[in-house]
Amino acid sequence: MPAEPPKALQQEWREQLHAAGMRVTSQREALLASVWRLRHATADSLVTDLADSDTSVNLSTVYRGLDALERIGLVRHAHLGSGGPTYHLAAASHHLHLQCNGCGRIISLDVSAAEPFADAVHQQTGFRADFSHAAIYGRCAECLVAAPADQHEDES
Amino acid sequence: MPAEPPKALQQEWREQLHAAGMRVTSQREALLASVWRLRHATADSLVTDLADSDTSVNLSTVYRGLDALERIGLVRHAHLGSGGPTYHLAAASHHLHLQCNGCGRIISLDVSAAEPFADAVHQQTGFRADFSHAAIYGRCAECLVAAPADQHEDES
DNA sequence: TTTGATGCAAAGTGTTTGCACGCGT
DNA sequence: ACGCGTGCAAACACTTTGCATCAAA
Repeated sequence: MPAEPPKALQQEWREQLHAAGMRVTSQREALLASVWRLRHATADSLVTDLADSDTSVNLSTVYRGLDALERIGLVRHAHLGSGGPTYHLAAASHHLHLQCNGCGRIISLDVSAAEPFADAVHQQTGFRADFSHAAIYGRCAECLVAAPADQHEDES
Repeated sequence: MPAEPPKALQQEWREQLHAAGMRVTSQREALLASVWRLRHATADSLVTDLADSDTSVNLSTVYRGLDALERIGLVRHAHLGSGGPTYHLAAASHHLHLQCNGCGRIISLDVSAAEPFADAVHQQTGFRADFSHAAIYGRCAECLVAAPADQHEDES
């Protein structure tokens, strides 16, 4: 039996949907709840999660729903690993992802850690970087110990 | 009529293939030359480029070839934008990619610019980042001027 | 000659689209 | 009642795989 998001949060979602002139459907509510539950949700993981709870939602609806929710700023996606994009609530989006090529684990880090770098890039190029959007690849501490030199065991 | 890589470089490629115990085929040579020419090559762009020159190479061969060449460290891939991965010579891989959400342009930057940040991340988390592997998203100077606030016109 | 590499076609994976129906408004 | 949102199936883009053939060693 899956956990439920706080009522206040659900209410907020409804309001934002409404404010954007979009319909509040059971599928969209379930979708948001599921994105809230799975903190890094792929389209497939959402379908599975929703099938496990009561409301099953069609895969195309998931894609269209995520697209719509992203357009109105409720969710955001990031590119982690090679599988499709992963979605999360926009409110929880201020972290960047370090993905390990060795074990695949994802380490979250507050974007503030990247601010000095972002500022340097901005000064040099005029480019304003958004680090929360894509994962940064590398090797975590453990995998560095296990295989410091080997870089060829994955398919990110 | 496409440009040709320096003979010395081609020779190096042959030697590396040989050293890795792999066969030096015309397809692999053509593939490397094409990756050299198109500096950020996708599988499709390679097939097209190769078809335009004399040697046409099958798409599956391109995939298998890139995979093999990557395994022995001659080429590397990076994830730029939403299309498939893009390949480049490993020797030319020491730059990171800033991709603009607005106009799609890719700005290259030497990885050394990210070293202070990489070191900070390493100290905080033990994670050793490889910035050349995935693009960093954001907005270039021009697009910041054109639409400073709007973040929703693309599909990265 | 031996076996890795290639071409072709078919299958796999992840995402998008056309259309008719149903439900939120 | 109107029209957006949904389910379904088919299309799509990209990548992988099985198998017979070919050519590098």
